[in-house]
Amino acid sequence: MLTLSDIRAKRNEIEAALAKRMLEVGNTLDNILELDEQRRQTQAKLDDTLAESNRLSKSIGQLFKEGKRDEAEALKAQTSGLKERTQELREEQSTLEGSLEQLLFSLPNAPHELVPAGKSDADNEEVNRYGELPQLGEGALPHWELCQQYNLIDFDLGAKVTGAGFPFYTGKGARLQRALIQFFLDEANDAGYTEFIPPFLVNEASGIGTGQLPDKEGQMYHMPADDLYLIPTAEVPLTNIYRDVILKEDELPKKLCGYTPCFRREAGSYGKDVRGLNRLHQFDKVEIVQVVHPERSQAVLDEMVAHVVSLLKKLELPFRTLRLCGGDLGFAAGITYDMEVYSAGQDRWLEVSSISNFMTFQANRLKCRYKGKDGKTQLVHTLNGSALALPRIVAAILENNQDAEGIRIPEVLHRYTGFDAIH
RNA sequence: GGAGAGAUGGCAGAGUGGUCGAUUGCGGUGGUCUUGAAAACCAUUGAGGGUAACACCUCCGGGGGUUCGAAUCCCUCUCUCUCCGCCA
Repeated sequence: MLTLSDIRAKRNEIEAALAKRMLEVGNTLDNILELDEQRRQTQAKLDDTLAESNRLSKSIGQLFKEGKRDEAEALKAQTSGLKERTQELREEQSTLEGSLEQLLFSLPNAPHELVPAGKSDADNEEVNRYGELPQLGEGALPHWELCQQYNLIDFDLGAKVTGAGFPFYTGKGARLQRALIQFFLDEANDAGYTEFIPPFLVNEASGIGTGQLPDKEGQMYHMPADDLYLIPTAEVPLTNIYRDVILKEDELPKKLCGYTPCFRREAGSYGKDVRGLNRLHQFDKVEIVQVVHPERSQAVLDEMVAHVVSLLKKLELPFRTLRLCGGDLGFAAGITYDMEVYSAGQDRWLEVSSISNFMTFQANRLKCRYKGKDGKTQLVHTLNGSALALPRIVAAILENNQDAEGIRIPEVLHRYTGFDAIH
């Protein structure tokens, strides 16, 4: 969430930045400032009352020590009323803090200056494009038909055993999946990211830390018996490693990566968007995460984009890079680049990676800070990106590399798959 | 699942009702000494709120209670460890 100190110091800039999300937050900001003012006044009154009762208590203790019981009893009488007043002020304070927190939780991150204004994906800015769009011959198929034809992925079986959106990968389909995971992890390791295998279930505090809760409650699978959530991305467990942590400045940056399955309820999705591998309830992804010095975060964002670009090039997939407009930006993100690959069998661009700089938004919730050389603690910046999400990569590989003979596997994967084509 | 023990500052570990935000050791930082380093010695070293700066307030796993006063007593939750059971 946005920090109170930023809202106090830069109210107008924040209002203008959030306007790029097509949000009108002037009133909310004023309410926050008003509540904050009240909070501080109440706190001051409470502090005075507590100071008074601390003083009396100390005197009473001293008198008892000196054996002056009568004087002590007399002082005790003076403390009556202080307790009630403390209680009242505490309640008032916690009400104010509750309202304040609710308002702060309701505000998404303020978009970075590079982010264009806009209300939907139609307003996203294409910043880069790479590769030739493949020209497929007659009879080219979408991946879900290729999956069936070559026995790679069984969607019906998944629907039978679990439900729609939970496919079975079989034979070379499963092998290809494992090869891609291995390839992505090796690449991330080469780029200096430390590999983790995190838990796939997280608690509520972690969901709040990275911003999935309370805003997107319905998007995660919840296990009520244990009050745990299935992770929608490795970002949640990986970033929460640094919840309530104060790092030394020279420990930055922290670079981590991890492969996990990801679980998403995807309530409200429908139609051709969810066909085949396009949108699943369970899918595999390798995620990269960085925790960095605030001054470095934009450079690191570029570095992470470059990493993903190199993966797509090695996989020989045509892609484009989009800078998301305000309206398409995720709740916690300050700036996001989406990478889309072209999938020829469907003639569609498919999002395979989303790389974001959250600036202090997550750090503020996580209470992740670093201690500078000057001894001051400041919030870090956090970033993450998919590197990469598997299903749509698989879709594009299958569709783009098909011909009458079968499906060609990109060369870089051969050492992982053990085969160079699917017939 | 059953029984027991525990949770204190970066770590270790004191503290069982009254200047305790907390003894001490290690670690960190700065300094003295040294050609340099080590050792030794000295000083310093938690977080948050609040203030122009002080003052002041809060925090000893979370929440609640008793008391003039709680790290210390009571209730409750969470987590950790040990033993038993079950089990990949």
